[in-house]
Amino acid sequence: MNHEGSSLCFHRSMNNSKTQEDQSHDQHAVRLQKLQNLREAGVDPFSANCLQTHTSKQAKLLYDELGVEETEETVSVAGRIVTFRVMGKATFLKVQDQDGQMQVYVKRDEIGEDNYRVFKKLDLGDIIGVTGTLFVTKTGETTVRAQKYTLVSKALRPLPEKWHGLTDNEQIYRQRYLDLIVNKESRTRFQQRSAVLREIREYMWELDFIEVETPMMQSVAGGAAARPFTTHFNALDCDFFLRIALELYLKRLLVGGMDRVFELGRVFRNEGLSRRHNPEFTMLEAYQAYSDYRGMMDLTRGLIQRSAEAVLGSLQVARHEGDEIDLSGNWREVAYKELILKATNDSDWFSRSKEEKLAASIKLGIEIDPGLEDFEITNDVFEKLVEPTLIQPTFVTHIPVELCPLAKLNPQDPSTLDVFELCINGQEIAPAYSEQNDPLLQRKMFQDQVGEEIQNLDQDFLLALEHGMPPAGGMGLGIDRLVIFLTGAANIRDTILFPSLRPGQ
RNA sequence: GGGUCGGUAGCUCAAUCGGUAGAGCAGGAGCCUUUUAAGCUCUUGGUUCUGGGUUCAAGUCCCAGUCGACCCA
Repeated sequence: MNHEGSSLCFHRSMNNSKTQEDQSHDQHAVRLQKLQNLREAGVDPFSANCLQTHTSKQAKLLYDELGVEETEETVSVAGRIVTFRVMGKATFLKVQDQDGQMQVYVKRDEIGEDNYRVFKKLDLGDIIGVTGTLFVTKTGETTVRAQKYTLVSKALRPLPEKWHGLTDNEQIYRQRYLDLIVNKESRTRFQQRSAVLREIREYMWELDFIEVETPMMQSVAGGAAARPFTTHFNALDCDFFLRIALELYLKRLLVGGMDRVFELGRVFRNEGLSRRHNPEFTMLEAYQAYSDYRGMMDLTRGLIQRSAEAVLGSLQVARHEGDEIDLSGNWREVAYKELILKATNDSDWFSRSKEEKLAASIKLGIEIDPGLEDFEITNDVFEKLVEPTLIQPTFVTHIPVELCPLAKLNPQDPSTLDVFELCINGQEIAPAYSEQNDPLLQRKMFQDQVGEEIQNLDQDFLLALEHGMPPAGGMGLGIDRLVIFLTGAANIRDTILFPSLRPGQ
């Protein structure tokens, strides 16, 4: 970059601004002034002339491969200035790109006196491109010896503090870009999330599943028990809902002969926010014809093991709370009823009246809404006393028929379903079913569930089923929760780039 | 929705019992040609989240609101 003849003018105007009013405390104003000075000096602060031949990682690799003291050929790296140490007539700085950081050494005698004077006015946060040879400093750090540099984006706002980073939750979520610039753990976590998504897709593709996309806006939001978000479709002048599950459309595709399908996408549930809930979250759903819930066990285990290997290089996962989760081998399998009997320490639990269950629950130390149905009381016991203890991966099988209207009944015990709920890290992460394909029984189970609210019945789905759906295994995997435990995050919001927040200001 | 805690300089944090609101980083002016949170000298910077109230005096106490965190539903 040629900054010849610019420096005198640059210098003077900075001084002028000081005599008028001392704005040295206002970093935005200082940087706006610098921007203006650059333009007056003929320097484009948003130059499009940026060449990147190597990322920071590639440049370091190249230097190691060449094995010379200093390379003859030059590389061009680019990134945001994150440290800037001026030592008189030489400066060390680091630029950060997606792969990491690269140190740059800029010497007055190498880039010229005038260029150097302009260069010294750069700020932390500015984005530059640098071209030069590679050498290693006496402290052993691979460094670009700059022959020239180009300012490609002037930053008008200061970066957060370099040592502590950004710690204010609210700012981390609202200004995620700042968090990503200064907090390496955060950057890593989102790279890991991306790696999980990539592995899942590759795994599914290898097994001949095809990826599809189904409507996010639906006139009947079905496939789960959850309150949907409502929106209005102007052209049709009617209300639509954001989907709460992928299930009913993917099963239509089974009817259509797509025997192995999956979708990886956002679903929306109009419920509260918590450490483990964000109203929009990412689900994988997969359906495989001529399989069943047992087939889904292998699929689910394979998916999670492969994701862990890819992200952590290990099947031993460190937990936020301290101990470790072991994902290796086959996973524990245990029936829902068995877990309940153990948790309540009552072998007659399922034959007790609702009143007796309520009384027993209080003794077990859990608060239960007395308005709940019988099976809901039992499920409360499960959620509060059993689920949190299921740290190691566990397939909880044969849940009661009332809890899900979309699965096949177990032939031996028709009060239960041929399903599992995979629990890891104390939370439910993936349910899977032998999918119900009897259209008449399906209609009845839906009707029992929706009761009077007949408009919530997806008639079009039921019509599809009447054309015949192959027997199938289906599975849903909560990606956010998977990422929580693979990355050891404390909170779902740390695994979602822009979590739902109340609008600010 | 309920409870608890929090919001102080651009960022990270102090501020005793209610008595002049401070530091580090960042910023500004300088010195410094291999630094690693570079160093050294000098230095700017505050609607203490908002609005009321109590008081001679409020960052601090009280009330309301707002945003967030945690726990519970």
